[in-house]
Amino acid sequence: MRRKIEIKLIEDKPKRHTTFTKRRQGLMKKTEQLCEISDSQAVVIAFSGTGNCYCLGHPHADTVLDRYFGESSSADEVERRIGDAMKSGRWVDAATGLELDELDELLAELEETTRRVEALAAESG
Amino acid sequence: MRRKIEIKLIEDKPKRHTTFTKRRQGLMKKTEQLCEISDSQAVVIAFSGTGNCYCLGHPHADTVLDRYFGESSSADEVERRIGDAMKSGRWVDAATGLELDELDELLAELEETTRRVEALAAESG
DNA sequence: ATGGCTATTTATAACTC
DNA sequence: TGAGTTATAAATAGCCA
Repeated sequence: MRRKIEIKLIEDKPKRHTTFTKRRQGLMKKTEQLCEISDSQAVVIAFSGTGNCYCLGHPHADTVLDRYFGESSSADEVERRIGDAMKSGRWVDAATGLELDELDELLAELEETTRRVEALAAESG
Repeated sequence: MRRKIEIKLIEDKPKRHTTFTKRRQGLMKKTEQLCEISDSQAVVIAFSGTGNCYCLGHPHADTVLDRYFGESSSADEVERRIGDAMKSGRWVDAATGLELDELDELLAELEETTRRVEALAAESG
């Protein structure tokens, strides 16, 4: 019944999504098992081709992500992250519902902070 | 030779670490396969019990993480992330090598930004 | 779309070097 | 400690309810 398959894009879309669902479930299960069995922490984030987001972390996704960002720090990395975050609209989305002038003010402050970090990184590099 | 095992903490430390290594490799492989076969994006981050960090993403870890944070935005989330980042020493580590007065100045700016975001979040909430 | 059901493939626990 | 080997457990591709 079952055949060996090659790991390459499944052309048939319904089948592709079924496979995504099954394998994603397997991946999440393996992740939990890894953490429980070996006293470790892990997070998995997966976006389906249709844009849905699935996330699992042990003990919590945020715990592992905070630890990751805490450890991978460097001046360049921080500068890049601030820049990317602003470009990606993360701060703008966050400020949804604010008055427009408040939003402008917030963005100006964040831009200034970015410049400041860039300048300091350049001096120290 | 092989026996069925229960998914609970392996008490023997060397054995535990061996299992961590093998299962982590399997998890990374599965993650890549999932992405290639189903047109999806995923990232796995794992910390061993000894504190080592292992990370894999498709197409890149940063790509998936930026997408994740972009989508999960909210005023509270941003406020929480900024606060956590400062507490975790992410900014301080990033600024290693800077003069002390430059560092103080940078931290003051970041603290001010945090307060500003908190204030705006409170007003809009 | 979901949730089983196997026949098979794949991952891996125990072992060895 | 790290890298194979092998027998067995676990995951899953193709089907079907």
